[in-house]
Amino acid sequence: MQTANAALNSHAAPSAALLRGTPLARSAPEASALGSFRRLAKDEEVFVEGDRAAFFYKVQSGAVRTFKLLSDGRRQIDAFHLPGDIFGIEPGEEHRFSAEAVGDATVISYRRSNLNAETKDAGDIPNEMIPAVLLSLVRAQNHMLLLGRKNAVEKIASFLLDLSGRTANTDQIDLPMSRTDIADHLGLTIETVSRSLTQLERQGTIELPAHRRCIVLRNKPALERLDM
Amino acid sequence: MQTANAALNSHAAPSAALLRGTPLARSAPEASALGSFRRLAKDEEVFVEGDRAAFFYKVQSGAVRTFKLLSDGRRQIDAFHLPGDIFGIEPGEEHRFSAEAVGDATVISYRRSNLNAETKDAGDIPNEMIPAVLLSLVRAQNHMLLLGRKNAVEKIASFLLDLSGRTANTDQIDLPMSRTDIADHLGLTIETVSRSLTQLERQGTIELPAHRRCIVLRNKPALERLDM
DNA sequence: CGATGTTTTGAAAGACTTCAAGACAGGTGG
DNA sequence: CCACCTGTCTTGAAGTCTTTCAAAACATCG
Repeated sequence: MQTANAALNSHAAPSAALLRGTPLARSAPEASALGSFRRLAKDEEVFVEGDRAAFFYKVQSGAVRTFKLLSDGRRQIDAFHLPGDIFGIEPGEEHRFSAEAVGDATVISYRRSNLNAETKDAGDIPNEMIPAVLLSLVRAQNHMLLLGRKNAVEKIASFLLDLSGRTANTDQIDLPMSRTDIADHLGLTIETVSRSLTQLERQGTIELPAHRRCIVLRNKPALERLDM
Repeated sequence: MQTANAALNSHAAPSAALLRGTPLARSAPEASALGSFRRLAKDEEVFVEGDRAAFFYKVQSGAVRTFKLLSDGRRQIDAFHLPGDIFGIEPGEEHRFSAEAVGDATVISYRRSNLNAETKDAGDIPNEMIPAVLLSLVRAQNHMLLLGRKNAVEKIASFLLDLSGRTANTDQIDLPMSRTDIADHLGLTIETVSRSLTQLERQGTIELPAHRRCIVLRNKPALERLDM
């Protein structure tokens, strides 16, 4: 079970500017000064549910998925973390998720205990990390609505819009993750993801080029109507 | 749209002890010193999505539901808040949920701006409120697994165990909420909730007395096996 | 004891999943 | 440069679970 953290050799405190900005602003990747790099191969573990939460992380390149498993292997990916995103902050001593690289990725790890002790509060979460926690919460709350009350096509539409807003300036999305990952994020099966994408393509809302990891948004208003 | 907040006349700062304790500890209801009371009738609104988040709240008696709606009326109840629970804390200026009393209830409202200014951090969330935010996050994350990957009976089992852990010392649960509320919390329909309860009763895992708002847990280990 | 709102149950329909096969892209080696 | 291999993605058909529509049962309360 213990794996990932052993590979870390971080000993520096993170920059105070780590999480500056508006509550929901993502700090830019280049703003991360101190902390140790870690290069991850596709599907490599960063930490496993139950590990001691000695570090938290910021994605520098690639993408990371955090997820929980049921005993029979069913998986729920609570979030994909893109460059600039922070993940692995825990209220308690242990990680309550597992984290893996979606594709090849690099992350910066920060030793939790190295943060200024006096900035710590009752929750044992330093002030600088609170915006990241709040962002997680907002996303989790929106995602509950998606998981509980949207149908397959609506889930896909919301997902594409979210990803588009977080990554692309254009209407072209380069998916870092597989259909299986998308399915486990949206509470669907891989086949339903595929069929929903096909359906959106047939009605001209999106375009699915030959390269399967790419999706072009052809009719954003139509997607937005599905997202309300 | 604007409604609830107008009825408030709070002007006192909340106790510093408002949120003392371990990160996930719920502060006891009686620990809430300052802040103004508000008595709520069944289904009465506390605030509506989009309202200015001038206050946050602590439940003193009864229960409160917070929820989001899709444009066609589909509802996702993200959480039920029981005595001692805090709700309505927002990262931004607006409430991102609506809140209503499940049955008759009383809450204490705290004016957000009255908190010590110097304790505020980048996220505009005072330190004292962080444990409540963290608790919300943990619950939201667990709930995503439930919504995305559990079947109806498993959802009900998890829900009953959660409620049992939060309210009862006995194996008897007095539900504050209707089947409709449960359905909208678990991403099911009222009929499926009812059928799942019946199924659990038939296999002897729970008991459903004539008083429909009461459920007796007859076989907690069986429920826990469904919850893994 | 009847009126009302809630909950349960039944039957049919629908959405999504499962199982299975086929299509395709990208990489490897000839 | 092409054939083949491999992993991923798509599509089809059948099955399952949940929803929808409808009605009956039940508790609560005046």
